Amino acid sequence: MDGRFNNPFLSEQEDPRTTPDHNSTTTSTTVSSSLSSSPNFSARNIMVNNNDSKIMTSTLAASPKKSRRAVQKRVVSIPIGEADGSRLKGEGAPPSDSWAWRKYGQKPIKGSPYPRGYYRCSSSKGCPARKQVERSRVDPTMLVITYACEHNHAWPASRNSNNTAASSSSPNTPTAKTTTTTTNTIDTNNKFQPEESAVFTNQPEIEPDDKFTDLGDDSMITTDDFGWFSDVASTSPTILESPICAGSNIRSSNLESADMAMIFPMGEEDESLFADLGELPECSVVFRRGYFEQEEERRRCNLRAASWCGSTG
DNA sequence: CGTGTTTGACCAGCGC
DNA sequence: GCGCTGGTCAAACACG
Repeated sequence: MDGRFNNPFLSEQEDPRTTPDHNSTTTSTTVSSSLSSSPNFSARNIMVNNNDSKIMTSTLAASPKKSRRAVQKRVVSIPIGEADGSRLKGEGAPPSDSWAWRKYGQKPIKGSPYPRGYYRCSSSKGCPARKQVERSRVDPTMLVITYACEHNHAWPASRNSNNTAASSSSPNTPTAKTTTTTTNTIDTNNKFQPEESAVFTNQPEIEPDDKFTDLGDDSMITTDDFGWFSDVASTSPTILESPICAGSNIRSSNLESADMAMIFPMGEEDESLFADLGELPECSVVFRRGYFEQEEERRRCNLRAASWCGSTG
């Protein structure tokens, strides 16, 4: 499948086993900004090409008991902003979300040179929300975040975003300390959530049975249809950064993207995550093969972004 | 002291 | 039926 290089960031919600990234089959529907106007996009596999990062929703409908694979998953590919060198946290900080995630496991994945981190929502004890974070095997510069299950609680405003969500949503104010997912998730939520949501709002009603059939959790089956998007949206800072890094998808919103980058000087989390997820140079080499060009471009963009940030603050 | 991360072990599902 | 791999749990450790 040569398409892999066409859609290097594609994320297969399916098991790596089933769909070895080697094939990188893009079974998902790529939806660009036009998504909002796309009346017919696959509800099963929603891939929002947010400039660079892809947010893909997939529903592996199956018996809830059948398999874990059958669990609905939302796969999000996010560029990591190769501008490393600053593994600030270097810890196991997952990409900033509006939620507080607690890592409960990490495992090397067959076929993937990078380990996969398992995170669980720590904002609420009973929250079934989970997410798996791993570096894309196709493109090490991309982070593949797989969201599973929805949060059954309101935003943990304080946890990560000191300013943000706090102001926007009723803070549950978890007594927990604000450590883990730190950061500038900030305006992200305020700014993009609605935006992104809007995008989906425009989407035709997704057949419930098609998408949330096996969810089992009523919590997910509700207006929260895209509640998961909040997660995604929260990660948007990174996503937003993507265009800048990718440059390839930058269209007319070049400035906008750049602007976003300024607003969200992210990348840190990603990088920290990076640190969290070990990396095997081996694969890097292999993967980069096809990406060399893009990478260069990204780097250039990174520099640009850096300049932007630098000039502004 | 509380929370989060790390790591190894165990369990379950899937493919052969 | 067996083996493999992914996913989760639990204990220990580290940090704030």
